[in-house]
Amino acid sequence: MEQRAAYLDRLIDVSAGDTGVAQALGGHREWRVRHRDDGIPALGRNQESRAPAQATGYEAFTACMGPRTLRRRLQSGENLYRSGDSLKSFYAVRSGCFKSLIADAEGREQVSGFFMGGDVLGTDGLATGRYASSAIALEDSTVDVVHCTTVERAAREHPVLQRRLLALVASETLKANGTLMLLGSLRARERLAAFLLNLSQRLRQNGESASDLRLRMTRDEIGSYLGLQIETVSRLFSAFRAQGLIDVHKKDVCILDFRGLEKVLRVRGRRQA
Amino acid sequence: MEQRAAYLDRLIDVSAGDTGVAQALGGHREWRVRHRDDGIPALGRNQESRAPAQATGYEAFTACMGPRTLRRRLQSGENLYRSGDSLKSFYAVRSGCFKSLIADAEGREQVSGFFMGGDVLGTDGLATGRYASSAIALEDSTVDVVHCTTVERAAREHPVLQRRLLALVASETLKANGTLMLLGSLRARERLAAFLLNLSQRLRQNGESASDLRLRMTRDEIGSYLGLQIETVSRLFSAFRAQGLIDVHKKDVCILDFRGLEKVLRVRGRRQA
DNA sequence: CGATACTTTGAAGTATCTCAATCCTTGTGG
DNA sequence: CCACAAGGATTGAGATACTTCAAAGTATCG
Repeated sequence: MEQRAAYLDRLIDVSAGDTGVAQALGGHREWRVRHRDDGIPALGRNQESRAPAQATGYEAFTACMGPRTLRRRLQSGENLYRSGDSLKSFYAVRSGCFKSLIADAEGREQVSGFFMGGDVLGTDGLATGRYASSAIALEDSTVDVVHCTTVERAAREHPVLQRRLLALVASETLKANGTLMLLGSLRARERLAAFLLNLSQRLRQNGESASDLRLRMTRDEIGSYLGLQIETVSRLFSAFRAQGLIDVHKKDVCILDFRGLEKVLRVRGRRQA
Repeated sequence: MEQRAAYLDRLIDVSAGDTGVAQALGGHREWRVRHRDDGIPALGRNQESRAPAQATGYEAFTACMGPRTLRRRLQSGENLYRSGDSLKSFYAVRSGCFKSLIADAEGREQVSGFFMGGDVLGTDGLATGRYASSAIALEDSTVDVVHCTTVERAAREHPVLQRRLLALVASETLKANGTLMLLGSLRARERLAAFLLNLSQRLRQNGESASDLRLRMTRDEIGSYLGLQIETVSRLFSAFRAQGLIDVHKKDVCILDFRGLEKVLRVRGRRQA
């Protein structure tokens, strides 16, 4: 499941004329890129499917990486980092899947996100210099490790990278806000529908099937993420199957009716505002 | 309610030796500062009460501001910016109070946060170049306007500022994650208790009373933020009063029993994990 | 002073949780 | 190969926290 490696072949042309933060950050503008010839093998597909407006800033990291990028393999269940560890590196998920956990003062834990190929982990450590969440592999996984001083240096030297970095960090807020919306104003069935559609979309962006998903997380973890009990999640899976929206066998989910799932989101919102 | 102006008199000494991102970002290190003598009047108290570890990065902005900083006044209900507007500036709240609104594809809106003196608004625009949320004044308010090119330039020239900026943007994620925790694993009474305690703490950091709060937002807005109906919020206020935890008269809340409120958070969490 | 917006309280409904039992899958050791 | 344990998933039945609907109270403002 090696993916997104096409970005390794790219380096943003830092000599591009740049004047305003807003313009450059938008990603709406075409970046002038040049081929990178530093010995990094061109793994993976050469897909251009990822929409620029949706870019997570992954490129900003791969662009910083030297020819001998540190790579780390993790087994399922292994911690990539723990909440409270001091920030040393950022991690670009290369293969596999992670969950991030946050905890409150009383020790309650909650899944705050799932990270798959192309996602970047660790940026929340920038706020205080210590990671605010823990990242745990949900299956055997690989990450590219980028030391934060490397990023720091690259960002300082190349304004464009600085912007990409800021965009990346800010996009974490956006993601969190999306989840916030999920928890704050959707009911259980809407949350699960949104979750499945989101997952499907991200897999498609990674060049995988949008309809046949293999869930890497347990029902419990889905429930924690969606603010629901495990039984509720299970019941909803069954209900969706009964309605012909999906097909489920344990962790294998097949989306049969995209329109129907989207309709779950449209029909009957909790608050009418 | 002019506050936090003490920061205007400070400018981070950019010549300070800086080597690692982690160290500098933490805010745990003492910053070498020098007095700024550029004609900015020293308004407000000279309080040093804000804990360094809690710093939101407000200083990073005030430090970028030139002697003739643009200031903007807003009336209650006025939009500071709207979701979709292209990012032009960041805003440091000087006086007053704001709410931020996010909306999903179906048009459902939700309050995603409240911003008071010392908070910075607009950073979520960094992700795409357009604000992802709307900011609306809850009372007559004043903000310092910092054009993003100004910040960009300052960050590029002064590595320390760059870090502070990154820390600020990342801290938005932390805030959102906190809210996420609230919505995902706390029950209604716990959410309101957490909300009140958080508000109290922030007011204290601004040098205001920690026990006598004047809520700037309506029950509806609190409900939207906490993922609750307005009636539930109202009932909980009444319940807290009946228990002697607080005193409420409309928007005036007096916290009578901090220990009791904190106990609401400790006792009986929803999930035992 | 009436209109409007916000708040409070009650009563009934229901979505979701909680408790409990069963089932399935996988791995382990006899 | 089978028995058994352990972790996860499913399903049912009852409890309840929160919503929804409804009505009335109270500020605020032109």
